[in-house]
Amino acid sequence: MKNYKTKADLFHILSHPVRLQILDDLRKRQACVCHLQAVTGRPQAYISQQLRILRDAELVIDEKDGQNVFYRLTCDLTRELLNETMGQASAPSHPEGCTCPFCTNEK
Amino acid sequence: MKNYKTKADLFHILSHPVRLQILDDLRKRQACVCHLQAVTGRPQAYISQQLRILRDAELVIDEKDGQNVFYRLTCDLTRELLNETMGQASAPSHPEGCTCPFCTNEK
DNA sequence: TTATTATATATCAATTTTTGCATATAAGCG
DNA sequence: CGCTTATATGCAAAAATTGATATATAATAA
Repeated sequence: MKNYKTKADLFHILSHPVRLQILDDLRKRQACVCHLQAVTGRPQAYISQQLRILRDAELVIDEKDGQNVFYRLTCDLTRELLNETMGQASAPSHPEGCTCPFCTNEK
Repeated sequence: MKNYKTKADLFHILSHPVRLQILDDLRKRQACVCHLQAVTGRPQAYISQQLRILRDAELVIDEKDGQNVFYRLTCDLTRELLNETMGQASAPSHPEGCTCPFCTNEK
């Protein structure tokens, strides 16, 4: 059945620890790549690749602002699935080593 | 983070069309292997393989009854995730070619 | 202004690991 | 024995991961 394939594809996107961590962070607030890099402790290229997958699946949307690119969640379904499995979102994070506007201004 | 891995693993189990179809059917009512075989149109060995994965992940539980083995959903989380993504469950199915008690008695 | 350097992000290529699915076979029950 | 279910094995296809490199914007020096 075609429908199961579509749903399975969605779950497949979610079936990855780092993507899940990225989405978990994004549901708190939009974030740039370097922020997500600091949050996850993964190399930049790796994050960009995961973001591409999320972007292609239309789970996130990107917006350029100066030299940063900010990502945020696209739809509510993702948010609800995260709530269902991981509970409510916590407060925005300020990881060590992130130089994004949010992290520098709020510290 | 260990936690994301655990959640990702759950999503991973769900990220497969046939497993999803099996779970979708099981949320209507418990079912034996031959029933799921008829519902999905897949060979028996294949269904057994997928059921094993679902069993190992503790998403379903099996109970032997004569020469049949009936499977049902273990937990509510699965049910809720299915509701979230695919809507409410429909009425139990009676696929062509299934000779299980439910299908023969109710037809 | 132009040239240069730094920073942020994206893409490409190569390799290893995992998955999907079929076939064959075994085991348990009536 | 016949029927239902489970397991083992093999292999092609797909995905994960890593490293190298490309692009774009901003900052700074000449």
